[in-house]
Amino acid sequence: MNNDSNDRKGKNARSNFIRAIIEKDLADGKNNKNVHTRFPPEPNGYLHIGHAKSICLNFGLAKDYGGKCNLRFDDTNPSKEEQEYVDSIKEDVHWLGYDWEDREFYASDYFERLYSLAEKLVELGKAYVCDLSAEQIREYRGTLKEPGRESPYRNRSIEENLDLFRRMRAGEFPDGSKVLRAKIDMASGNLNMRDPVIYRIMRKSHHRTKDDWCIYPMYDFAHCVSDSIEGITHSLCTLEFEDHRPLYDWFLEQLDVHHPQQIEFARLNLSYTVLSKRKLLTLVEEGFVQGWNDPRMPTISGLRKRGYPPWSIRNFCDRIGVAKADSVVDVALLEHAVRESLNKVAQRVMVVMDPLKVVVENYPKEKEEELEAINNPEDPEIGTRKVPFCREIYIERSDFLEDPPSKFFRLSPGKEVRLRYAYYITCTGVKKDDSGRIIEITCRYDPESRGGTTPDKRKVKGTLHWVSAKHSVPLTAMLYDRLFTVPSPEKENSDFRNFINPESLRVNNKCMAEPFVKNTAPGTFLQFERVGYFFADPDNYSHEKPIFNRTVTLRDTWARISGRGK
RNA sequence: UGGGGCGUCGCCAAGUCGGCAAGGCACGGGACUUUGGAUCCCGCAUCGCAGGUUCGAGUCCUGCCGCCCCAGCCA
Repeated sequence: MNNDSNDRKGKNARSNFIRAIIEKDLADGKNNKNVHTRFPPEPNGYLHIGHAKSICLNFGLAKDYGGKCNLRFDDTNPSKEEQEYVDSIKEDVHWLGYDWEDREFYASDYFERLYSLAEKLVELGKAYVCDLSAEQIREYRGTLKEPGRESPYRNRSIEENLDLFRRMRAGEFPDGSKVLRAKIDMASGNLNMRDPVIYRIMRKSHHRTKDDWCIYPMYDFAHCVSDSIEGITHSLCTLEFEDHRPLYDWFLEQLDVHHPQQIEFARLNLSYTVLSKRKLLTLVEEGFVQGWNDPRMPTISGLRKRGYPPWSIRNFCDRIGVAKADSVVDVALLEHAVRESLNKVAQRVMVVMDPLKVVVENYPKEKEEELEAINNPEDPEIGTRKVPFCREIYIERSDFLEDPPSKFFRLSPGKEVRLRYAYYITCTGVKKDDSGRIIEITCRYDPESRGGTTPDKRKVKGTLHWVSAKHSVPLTAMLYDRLFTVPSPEKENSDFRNFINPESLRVNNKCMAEPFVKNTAPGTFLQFERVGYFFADPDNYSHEKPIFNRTVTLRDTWARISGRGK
């Protein structure tokens, strides 16, 4: 399924400060009136909803302004990066609906170029080889409030630096024994400008360049140069890189090459979830979830398995906006986005989650009939289906109350309700077991009400979903809920693990569904009427053992009203 | 007086040259309804604080207050 119908149009996109900058640049004729962005993940983990914000922003901006967006892996640290992550990232970006065409790049593609530009820096007298140890560099760097001291190696001659740097590349020195540093200003208030390291010696096989290199460039140097090489015009990144912008600009200025504009925006935070790679890893490694793609995870793969279609995530990213203020988006907005995105396209089906048998006394014992049901009231185009009805059916246990509160307009003794697409029934009796638990109820139906309306046009308040006992098919529903019990698990003063919702997953294998569900293929979005949106698990679903993941419940006004009494 | 940012409704977020506070989510009310779903109406802020400039300031100036980021040979 690839429905884009309820995507917002680019031209209606909300305005934000980045669009304002781009529009001004376009008006000024800057960059030859081109817009070229990039999404630059480090292949050291799985993508999550926060990355989706960046992906939608970068690819969305390129699309809206007739430009291009590259996919570039920032793979400059082989000790953390792996091919597995490259593969999952590509899959996720594609799945989200974006295409980088032939522009799949890697910072490692530029290692040779990066190296020669580093030599150029040395030749310019703007970089030097430093023999200080990591600890010493830290000491020399000074503190937030005190300036640093210059390295004793800072004034080596250009010739010596060049020779040393070449020998670093040649593998003449052990790991960590030397680094190449930019020569800027050890007294800068910005620590990033205190002679930052730009190359380190690291004998580590790289997932793409294998053992070609024993020195690797640092982010600050590699990123701006990569942007420059690719002709990026607007380099978008998150707020924590604001301090790095002077360095970004410094390198490109010294090198005298194409100079993209770095623009920072606030990263996404979502209530009731965590988005830091480290915490997400903890959840996986300590078994709180079953993997990176567990439907409770805010990862792209988790959301996909949960049943969030790609357009629902784009929809969400459109709604949250882009700004510079730190903020926490209410997860209710994500839930709203997926409901809205699924409402118009999800096939409706009746599934009883907690079956309660109903015997329709006056319905002939052997009779069966098929009633017509609408597949989606929001879209008549997709037609109708037949639903079997007979004397014994199941309704939702929660739809019957022996002693109902005033506003309860579902079934209770003596009350009449409508069985969706079927008949009106009135409750005539209740059977209980020895413990007092209701095991069956009896009703009478009105033959005149076939299909759900009567000649006398009388109103019934409640409409219940139901399934024919004889024809129903069992299925398992994975009832997922928020992973955390508090809005900001990361801001609590005790460990975030203490706030994991013990009921974030409940497995319900007592569900009974109408026969139509047998036609479902893995990866299908359905709405279980009056219950929620469900997704046929793409990995574990089979016709023998149908498993559905609850994506999100329907809005439940009754729960709100009845909950108020508590 | 380290440096860099941010502060508009419960949560996000628009607010061009200062001219008289968009929208969404959430929430409350109502209409409609064979999903107490959807849809549709209605309601819901004086802009961190204090001064100043001005006929007029969220938008300009001054001074406070609060929050976030930075001391990886991570990105």
